[in-house]
Amino acid sequence: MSAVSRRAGRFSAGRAEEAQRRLGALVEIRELPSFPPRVVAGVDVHYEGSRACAAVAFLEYASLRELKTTTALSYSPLDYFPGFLAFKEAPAIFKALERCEKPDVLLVNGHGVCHPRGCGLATHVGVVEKVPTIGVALGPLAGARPGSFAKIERGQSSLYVSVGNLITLEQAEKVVRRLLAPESKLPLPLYLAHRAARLAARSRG
DNA sequence: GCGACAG
DNA sequence: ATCTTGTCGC
Repeated sequence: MSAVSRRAGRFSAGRAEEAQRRLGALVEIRELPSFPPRVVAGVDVHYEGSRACAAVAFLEYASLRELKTTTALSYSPLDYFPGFLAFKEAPAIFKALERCEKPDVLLVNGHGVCHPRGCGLATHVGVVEKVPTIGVALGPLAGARPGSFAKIERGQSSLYVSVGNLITLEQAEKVVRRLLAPESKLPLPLYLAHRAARLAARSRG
């Protein structure tokens, strides 16, 4: 890794793995208190150089009506390392989540418990924020625990759905299937969050 | 040296 | 993820 192109900072893989095992042990796999959920949201982060912009897009589950979007500009602290996405994206996500109410369930662009240490980005966010989360990724992660995800085949691509926190895999898959949109590989809330984060990073950067 | 593993 | 036009394939 070249010192100029990779911002590793004080990142220590050993300490990060320990944190992931600690958070992963706190995951609670259980049914949502109320199903189907009323309000769902998706969160995504867009990067412009060293700046980061997180967006949370809210939808009414029954109607798929867009409710609102919350964004937050922040600083991108770290490059991406496989297995450690949360240490790059979670800080920006936390800042955006501070600015809005919690949805009944939050979709996150990344894996949940389908992760070598049972703590992908969706789990990291769900455990820290104590909010139900679903991990949605376009590809598998090497070393992930077998049987910890549902694979949704979608023509060219596939979706890997896993529990983030406070939901069951069965409910997570139902929610994702309901939110699939023809205009995007990702479910609607993540598609909207993705677009909102990019727009906000450009207009408010 | 080759291969590769969310975003 | 991001750099970025045309191009191959259904």
